Amino acid sequence: MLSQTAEYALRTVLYLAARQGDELHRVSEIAEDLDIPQNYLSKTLHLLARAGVLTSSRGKHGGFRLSKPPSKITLAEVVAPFDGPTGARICLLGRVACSDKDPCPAHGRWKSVSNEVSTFFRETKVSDLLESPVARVKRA
Amino acid sequence: MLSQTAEYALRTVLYLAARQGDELHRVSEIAEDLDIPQNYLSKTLHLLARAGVLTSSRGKHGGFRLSKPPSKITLAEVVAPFDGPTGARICLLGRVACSDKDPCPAHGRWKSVSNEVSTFFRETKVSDLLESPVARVKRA
DNA sequence: GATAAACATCATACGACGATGATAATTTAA
DNA sequence: TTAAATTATCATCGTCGTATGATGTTTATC
Repeated sequence: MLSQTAEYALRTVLYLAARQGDELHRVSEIAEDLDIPQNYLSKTLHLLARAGVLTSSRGKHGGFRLSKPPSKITLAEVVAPFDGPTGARICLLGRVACSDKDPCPAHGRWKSVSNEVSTFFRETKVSDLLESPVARVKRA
Repeated sequence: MLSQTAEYALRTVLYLAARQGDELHRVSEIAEDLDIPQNYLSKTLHLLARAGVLTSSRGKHGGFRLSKPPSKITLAEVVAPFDGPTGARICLLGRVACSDKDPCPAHGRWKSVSNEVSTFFRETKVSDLLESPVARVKRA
């Protein structure tokens, strides 16, 4: 469903949100805890910072943190820089013009499903996923 | 949502279903009508035949046709050889073990959305998409 | 300043997907 | 039996996502 990169981004944002202070977290720390390739994550987080989701600090004692509270960050925001507008490409058959007025054969039935997906990403906040009992898992 | 190849497969199946006789249709004809690269479509349809969705005949006057009536073919069947079990990879965060008993942070909220997607592919029949646009959709 | 720690960036590589072109294999029909 | 039409298959290619390693740039501390 999500690209590998978007999944890395989302997992990192949840990781930071669960440690909610304003402290900076090093890429090396995040990469190790979440088992993600460090250099690749570095590039990914840089893009997330450019997108306004994270704030980065360079130099010794640098790192990344959320740029705003988890209740103000939607999943769509986190994922968009990598996967584009998730679920927004409505037409299942790839037609460029596919609308209620000019529908493809799948339009009527697919539309409602597609809408639910995009609504999920657009309306779910990072904070909504924190209440979960098992937010933090350290892997072996 | 679907890979390009899966989309080709689905469009071809709908094309054949709309011309529902038992007549064979040449790849060259389908490729031109649907604007799909011919050689690539050839490989794709071959796989669809191996999957039991189509029947192929070689030689002069050969071609492809559906191997069973459109009401017996689900979208999941058409798409599976290319995209795998659609929507079945439930965990949004890519965890291999993610279940009701051992849920990731997104599990609770993502599960219902994910289920709707996979249900759509599993239960929608090719024939459901033939009764053109805006037929009644029974969803609540 | 000098050094070390951290993010930023560059170059490269690998595989999968999408695509193209050529050739083989099969069947029909003259 | 030969020719033509058609699917089946093979070889190759370009692009993109993912990943690795090395190098640059910034900052804190001594």
